[in-house]
Amino acid sequence: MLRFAQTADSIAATTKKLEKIRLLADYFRSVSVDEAAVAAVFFSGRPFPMWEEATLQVGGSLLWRIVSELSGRSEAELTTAYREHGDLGAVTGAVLPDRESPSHHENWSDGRPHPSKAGAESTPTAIQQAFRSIATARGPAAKGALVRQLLSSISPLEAKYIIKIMTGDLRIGLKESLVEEAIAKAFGVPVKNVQRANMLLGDIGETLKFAAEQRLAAAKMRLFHPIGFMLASPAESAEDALAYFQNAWVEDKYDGIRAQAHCSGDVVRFFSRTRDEITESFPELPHALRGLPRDAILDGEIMAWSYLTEEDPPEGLEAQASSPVQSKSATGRALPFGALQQRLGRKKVSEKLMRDVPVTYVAFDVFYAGDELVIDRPLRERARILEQLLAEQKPPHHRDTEAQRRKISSREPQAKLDFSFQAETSRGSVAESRGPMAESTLPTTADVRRTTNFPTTDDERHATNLIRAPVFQASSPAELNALFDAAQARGNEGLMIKDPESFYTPGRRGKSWLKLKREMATLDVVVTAAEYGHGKRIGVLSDYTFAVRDGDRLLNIGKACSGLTDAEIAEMTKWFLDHTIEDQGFRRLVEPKIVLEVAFNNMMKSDRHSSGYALRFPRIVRLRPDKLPEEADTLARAVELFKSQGH
DNA sequence: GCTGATGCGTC
DNA sequence: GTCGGAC
DNA sequence: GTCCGACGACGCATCAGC
Repeated sequence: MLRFAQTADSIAATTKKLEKIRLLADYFRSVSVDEAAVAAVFFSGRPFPMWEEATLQVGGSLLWRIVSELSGRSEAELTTAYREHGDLGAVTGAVLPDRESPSHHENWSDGRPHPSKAGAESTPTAIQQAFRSIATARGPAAKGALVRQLLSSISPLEAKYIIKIMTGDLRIGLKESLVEEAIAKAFGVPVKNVQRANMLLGDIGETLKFAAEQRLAAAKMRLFHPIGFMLASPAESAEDALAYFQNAWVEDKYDGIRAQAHCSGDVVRFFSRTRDEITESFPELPHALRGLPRDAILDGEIMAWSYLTEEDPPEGLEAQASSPVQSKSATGRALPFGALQQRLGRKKVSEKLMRDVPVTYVAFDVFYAGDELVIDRPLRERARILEQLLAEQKPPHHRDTEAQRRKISSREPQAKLDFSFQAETSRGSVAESRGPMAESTLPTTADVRRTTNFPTTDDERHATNLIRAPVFQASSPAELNALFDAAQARGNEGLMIKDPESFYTPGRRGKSWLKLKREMATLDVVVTAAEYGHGKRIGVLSDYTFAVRDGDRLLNIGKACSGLTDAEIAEMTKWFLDHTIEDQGFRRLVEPKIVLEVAFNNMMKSDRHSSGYALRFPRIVRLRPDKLPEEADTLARAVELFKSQGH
């Protein structure tokens, strides 16, 4: 592990990517393949491979206590050290006693030799074994004991990086994509092949082994081993979006959670963006994808979904469903993200919760069908494959009632839900202007499946958990803007704009998928407190709590740290240090004189701030030195904005 | 059994 | 999710 | 164009302490 730590230190010392890659490649070549494989996982900033569900459940708080104990330093000394380094790992390296001579406990309690004696035992594999015990142990007390044992057996330099791995962040300017490059360099194989193997295996350590043995081509994707999601880049405007490709396929941008559905016959499992299995939290979803004609992996979004109309809102959801329904004939619409949040991370899902926060899976892509990985087929073709899969889905599972089966199979694939009016608009104004694509290749509202009738029984409700995301076309900004308005009116976030000729690129953010959002009005706010940052932002006050006016009081409404340049942050730091009202250590209450303009995507009710509201994705647009705090926006205006977001 | 602190994963 | 900075 | 680091709010699960 010492060599690992030394390599990491060298990598941190340069900002040049090629140099980082060279250093890492040298390291990989200098240790055994097994050690290099584990180290590759560590270098990507994780204690375990991506696909493993294990988590340490050891965070900064517990680690801080342990480091404090082991080092024998006072709270004040540690704080000072943290102020200097900005990273608990670095603090540990600086503060832990260097145990050149082995301490009194030379053996583990079970009699095995103490690693500090053996030296060789402090390898990445051994450390990972220790991580596994920590992950398995129950409760902070037990975990803490194991961490203490681990840290007291190694050098400070090793401890530095072990802490960094435990906190999930190496902060050495290198992540998995550079590890891929280093593997390629170390074993003389093309980066492309490494990337592809890693994409398929979802395990950078395994990938390294495959590369070392020159058999990257043998890497195969397996069902129920999730792979990375294709990500979208932001577009500034409709005009900007169409600069990338003229003929755009357009979907609503759904404010739910991204999910990969792995399907094989009656076995269906859902995985999240971090590749964790989330099926457990959504027990009503798997059935909707059972009985596909072939094994398949779909890409889509799990949404909180109201099957009800405006006049008949579901119990308990009045507060959540901030957006009134536009079309009275609608039988379903997206619910705000806040509703879905109540189901995130749930291990037990009650019947009541399923009724209060119904969910649906909105499928919009497929990248595995039959035995074939179809990521290298254009979206246009994948769409057709998706249609086919869904069209040939076998009748619902045997556990469904006979009556229900008849009902579903006889149902007209008409779309009475909210998408219908969108479809009409877009048929008229958008689809007419489509390019070379034949209409038959474009998914239509007929693909909105099983969402037609208002579900009355639980069984019926279960039959409505799948929607094929409607797709439209646009080739002018005006068309895009019209679609955008319609999407927003439906309670969706904005638009996804996709190049129909593009391949599916797992785990990568390209320009063939674009996301278009529209910003809410900004708020002018007054900074009331400032905090020190972490990592490279230690030493500057980079994090600002800000408030709106309410009479002559100031009520906090959020915190923001992004948006200012380094130079501006430095300038602000100076000012805040000179205008501190109360120094609370890491945080300072400051004179409420600085006005900022902040942007955000959304407003929420909140207990966290005194105003009773909070901002979603707040960021600083600019400093407003031209404004006095008395000219900042009021709580009344904030409340107005909150109400207006419902449309 | 309740509450607050902590860790984690979602956006 | 958001953003600025470095390559 | 791509990668990286430094950060926001929220809700759930778990555990320690009452």
